[in-house]
Amino acid sequence: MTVTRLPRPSIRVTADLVILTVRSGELHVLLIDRGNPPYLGRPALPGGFVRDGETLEGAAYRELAEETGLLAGDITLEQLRAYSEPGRDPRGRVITIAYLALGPELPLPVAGTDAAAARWIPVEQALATELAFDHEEILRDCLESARARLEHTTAAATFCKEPFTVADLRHVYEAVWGQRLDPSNFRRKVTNTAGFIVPTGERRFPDVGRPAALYTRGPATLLIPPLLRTTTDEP
Amino acid sequence: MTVTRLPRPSIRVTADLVILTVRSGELHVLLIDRGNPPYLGRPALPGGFVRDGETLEGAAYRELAEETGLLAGDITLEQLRAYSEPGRDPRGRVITIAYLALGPELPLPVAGTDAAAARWIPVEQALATELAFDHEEILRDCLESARARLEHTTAAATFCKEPFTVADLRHVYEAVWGQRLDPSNFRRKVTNTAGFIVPTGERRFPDVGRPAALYTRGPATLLIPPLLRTTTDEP
DNA sequence: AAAATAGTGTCTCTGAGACACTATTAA
DNA sequence: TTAATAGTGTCTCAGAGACACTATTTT
Repeated sequence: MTVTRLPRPSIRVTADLVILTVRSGELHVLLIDRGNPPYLGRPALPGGFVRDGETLEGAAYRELAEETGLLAGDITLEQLRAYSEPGRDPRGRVITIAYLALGPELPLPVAGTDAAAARWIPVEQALATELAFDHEEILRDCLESARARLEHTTAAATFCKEPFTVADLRHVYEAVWGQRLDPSNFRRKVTNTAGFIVPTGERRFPDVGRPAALYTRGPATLLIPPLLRTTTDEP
Repeated sequence: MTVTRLPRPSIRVTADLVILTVRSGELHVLLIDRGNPPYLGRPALPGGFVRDGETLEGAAYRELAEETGLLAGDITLEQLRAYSEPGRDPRGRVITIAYLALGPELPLPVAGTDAAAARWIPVEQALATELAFDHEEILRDCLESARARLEHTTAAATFCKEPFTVADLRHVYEAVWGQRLDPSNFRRKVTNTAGFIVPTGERRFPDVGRPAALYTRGPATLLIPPLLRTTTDEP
């Protein structure tokens, strides 16, 4: 037997992005308005087809740069999962792999090739909107993944523009989890976790009130023991 | 503007399976010997191309049935992640989505279409072998995922043929984690976690020693609080 | 009785939650 | 001084690890 040839390829693959940030204490997601059919004009997650010779990660970072101008060094994308329902794209068979990014207050989005408009939308509002394709499901899955990630990793700090205060970091948790945290227990937790945050020695002076110590992200990536939400079940 | 047509599809997609089980106290993975080029005769993970009109999950369960005779009701497959390096398959552009399954002592594997031989291999041995494609990387990722899953879910019980004893369940943790656990603390943990295991009222009589109470899997899927390994970091 | 395995009790230490209290700034 | 925000201290409780001890079976 000689070299086996593959049957003619029949599936297209996209990498779609769920880019989350916290703005004014509220969790936002980057959405575009679709500039082409199908779902012309509908809000959707940014993303696009994987090209020949390109990895999924490569495609995801390329889309990220096109939509936001952010480069791979600025932010980390994490693969979430694949969506493969045969009817999910009316143009034909398309499988999508979703990528999750968590960022600090990001530069204003740049309208990309396929995007009539790219903008930050509060996630609650985005979930109440009719999104293109199955993007609502993708967004929900990524949200839950992001929430879980805060429990076990130091990812919350990537939401903060450096330098940041302990309260800034706490506000991230509160925005992502939609839950108030005890300031004093939160401080104890993050300051006792080696490598989570490192003090700069500087302070930030608010309009009123005691100034707060400033920190930068530390080298730790895992939170051991975890910092758990109180109320959640995920199956 | 009318309906946009997609450029000609250029990517093939496979669903590959990492099926784990515990046999004689050791973690095993199901491998096949490839019956076709490339990598003819090399051990590999079972898997195959996704067909038209089929979801990834559908393809994964179809492959599972072909290799082991197990049906969707018998075992749960969980999507892990996608592998997309352009050069990973010499036949052309192939993206693979890996699925993880945890099962009790499974029926002897059935040699499938593409498989010259399917058999259980201890994972340590499998990792020391030259596997086809990038299957070693996939196997390592799935292993770490399985280990982490035991910490936060009741998945370990799916490794046990019902009914099982507390010691049986502990042996699963010990095999998957490669780590001894204190029998008495382990018992306290699993019996105090509501819905993890439910007593049948029956007992099993070993060749020698006190008989052990028998249990079946309970309705809980999450372990709250988690049952953590002592020594592990995962980035 | 001895060997073997199952199962209980208990001590200690860590860390989370609740929350009272102190500190430092601007107005 | 007051308002506002940052930060500390402390009490209690849940749960993990260590490990001594008891229970029930076969030989």
